[in-house]
Amino acid sequence: MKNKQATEIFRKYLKDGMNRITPERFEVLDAALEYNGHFGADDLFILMKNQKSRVSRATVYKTLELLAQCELLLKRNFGDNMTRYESNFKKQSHDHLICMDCGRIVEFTNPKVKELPEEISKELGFDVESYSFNIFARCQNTKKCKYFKEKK
Amino acid sequence: MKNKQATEIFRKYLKDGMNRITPERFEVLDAALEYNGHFGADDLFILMKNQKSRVSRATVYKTLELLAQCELLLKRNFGDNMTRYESNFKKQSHDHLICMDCGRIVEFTNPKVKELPEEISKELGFDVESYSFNIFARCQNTKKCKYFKEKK
DNA sequence: ATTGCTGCAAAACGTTTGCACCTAT
DNA sequence: ATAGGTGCAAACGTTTTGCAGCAAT
Repeated sequence: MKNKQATEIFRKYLKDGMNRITPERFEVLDAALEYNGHFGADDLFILMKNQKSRVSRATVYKTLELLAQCELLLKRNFGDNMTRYESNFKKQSHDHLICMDCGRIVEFTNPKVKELPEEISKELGFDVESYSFNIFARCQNTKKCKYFKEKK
Repeated sequence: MKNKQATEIFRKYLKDGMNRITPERFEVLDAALEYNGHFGADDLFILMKNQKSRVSRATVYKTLELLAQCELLLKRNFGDNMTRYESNFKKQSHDHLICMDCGRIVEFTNPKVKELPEEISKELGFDVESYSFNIFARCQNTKKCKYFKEKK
């Protein structure tokens, strides 16, 4: 187990929800926390497979869902119709700017953004659950950008 | 043609981009503008099919993309891995609150939200292209809500 | 005449499901 | 012993693509 504290949180979450404690689940937890940045469920499955893990695709998908439910991971959607996850363990909350020229995902925090979901939901008579705020933008020096990719 | 002004905008956009002017494309435009609310490409295809249109699924998908490019429609993503569209013709810009209990999509406008993408992008050294701001919330009187659906 | 657009069906893609077997409780 | 989790492959829903024929330029 790579991360004792996260492992403990997950174990407690599983126990409280009458879910079973299995080695596969902790294998997924470890791989997910180790992953640097945002990843799709399949990305993680492939990575684990390459590292000779024998955990199945179905288990990876289901476990990531559990990890998002207990907030060790966050679920993200960047408008390309696939679910991405990122570690939420000991991380401050943030939003994303997605560069449409080079594909970079830049994280930022802005105090004004954080207040708004609560404020607006209250106004409309709802209880906030979560929100997503994505900015789609372009880097000015397109050709110089190290991530620059020619559009197809 | 149901909407002369939108038709003209689309015609001009097609011409300027060396795209051909075809009846199918205007059929999709009409159906899309007539659609009340947010719809998936397939929703529109099925609707048109039921109304005895003979436009193909492929054409619907491709035309909606064109209509989003010329900003007669807006592309939306509400975190369920499917692209939705809505009319942007003569509509003020707005954001969305998605109710996780009943599925309603509530539109709202907030002046503070509108300034932020520009402001934040500039700070990070990018040019804004667009943004998406979705609030996921719950209606308080779940059982009473007319849209209430038991979770599966 | 050319080239882009169309309809159709097939493929692609990320994701979920059904099932027989296995394992944590 | 039991119910819940697992791996596998097949199914799913949305979207894209390849291609032969068609129609706008």
